[in-house]
Amino acid sequence: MSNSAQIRVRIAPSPTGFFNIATARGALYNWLFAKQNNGVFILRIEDTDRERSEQIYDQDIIDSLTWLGLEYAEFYRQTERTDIYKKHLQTLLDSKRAFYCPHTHAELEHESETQKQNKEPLRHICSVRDKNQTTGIIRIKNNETARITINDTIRGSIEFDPTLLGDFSIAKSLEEVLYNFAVTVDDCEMQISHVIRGEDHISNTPKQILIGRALGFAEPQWAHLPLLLGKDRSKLSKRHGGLSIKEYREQGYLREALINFIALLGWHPSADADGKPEKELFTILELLKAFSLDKIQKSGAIAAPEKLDWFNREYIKSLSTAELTKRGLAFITAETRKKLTPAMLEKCVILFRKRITRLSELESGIKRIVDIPEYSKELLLWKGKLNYKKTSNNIDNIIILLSGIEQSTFSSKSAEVALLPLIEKEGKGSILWPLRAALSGQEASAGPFDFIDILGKDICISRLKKAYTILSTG
RNA sequence: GGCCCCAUCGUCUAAUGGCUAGGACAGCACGCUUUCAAUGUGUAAAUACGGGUUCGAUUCCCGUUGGGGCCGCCA
Repeated sequence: MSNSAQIRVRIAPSPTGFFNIATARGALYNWLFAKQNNGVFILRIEDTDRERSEQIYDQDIIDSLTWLGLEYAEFYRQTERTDIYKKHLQTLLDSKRAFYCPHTHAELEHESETQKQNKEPLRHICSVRDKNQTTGIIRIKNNETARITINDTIRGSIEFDPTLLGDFSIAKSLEEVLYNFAVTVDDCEMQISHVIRGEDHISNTPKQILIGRALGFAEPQWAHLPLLLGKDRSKLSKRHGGLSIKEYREQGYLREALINFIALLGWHPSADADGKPEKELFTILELLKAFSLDKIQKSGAIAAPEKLDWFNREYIKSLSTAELTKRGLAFITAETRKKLTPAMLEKCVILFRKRITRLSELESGIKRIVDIPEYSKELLLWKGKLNYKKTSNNIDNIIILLSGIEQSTFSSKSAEVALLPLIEKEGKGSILWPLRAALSGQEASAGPFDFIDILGKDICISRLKKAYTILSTG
């Protein structure tokens, strides 16, 4: 493969908010495309707007990408490239393809007000574009009249009338370039072969093509992804809240689940020719095999959290006990951790593997096992059918039977064996309900044998005795 | 307002002219069951509308409607 044919793609987030799933999806698609083609995936932080850019967001981009496992081969920050932009800006100024526009905010505002009233396109065709001004912002002298055609991998060709753009701005000064200019220069300098980005940039593309032409750059291949939408179907943004990778991570969503979820938001492989049920679960390796740009959707997709929850449950269930423990530990407080032996922790992890949606639920789940709340004696009655005396008798019998088990062999298995005759005599509900209620102190909980397994003989007996007391006093 | 993009169940989507429009999630019902969960089975649910083209349109064309994006000295 010759050097010029190398696939080079990038994501270009701006550090003005936490890295969200829309950007993450763009990163995933770019990363997959690069990997598949032996190409290079680049991270370029677009921080030209110094007012709104913040250090924590800059760091969050890096952290999120790393956590997701989407490693990048090259890294750039636009504020560190001022000299490069300056050089190209000077070229345009020298060749009179750009000029200084001295018009004030107020003048520009008035102009667009008038255009709005006259139902004209909003644009600024500068009256002094040929007057060699030396102050103001820098604009492209847009003389293009022929329609601009964007060749888009996902959408086919899209046409624009360049005269509608007017003399659009490209820099506030020689040192402060604006988005469209910085993007165009960078994409060329970094030899980006494919620009794969959100659909919200379609309208920017003719501007970038015009800047590129003025500079004599080669045009990259365009591919505009459908937008990720909030519940209200508008473009995902901060006001939709809670959709940053950071937050998902903190809630205990697995990277595997997140990757799988976002991959399927706007992309889907063809139906299986064998008529097998369609596949929904994809590891990143499987995505690498199946992904292709031409199966990308054209319409926007709502990122519904229910599906993500399902993916997360699936991936949690698929994790080994050791791995789940390792990842889960970060979500368990030191205080709760202190109440658990390693063996108890492992049993809890096994129990909750099938019961939690997010890792963060581990803490409250374990607490409901190791801590027992205050409860009233009615709780111990199975569906209210049994009377207190009978229930009390049953609990007493349970205590006797469980006490008879050797400490060393005490387990759900041995307990089950020991209780079997009693269960057969009294009925499952009459024994298991009060047993479970006594061990959990809760209306709804995991099964009694789960408690027995995790808590061990001493705690179980003491909880049962307490239940007995509650029944006979209260 | 101008320009541009888009349109299959509630949501993500499959089917690119041809079987009763398929799957997944969510929902509902039932089974299992001491509760909760897990699980099994079943069920409801969509081609926005109107014209064409065609023997035949979810699929192709036109229009309407609807949704979205951009129009910044933000990215």
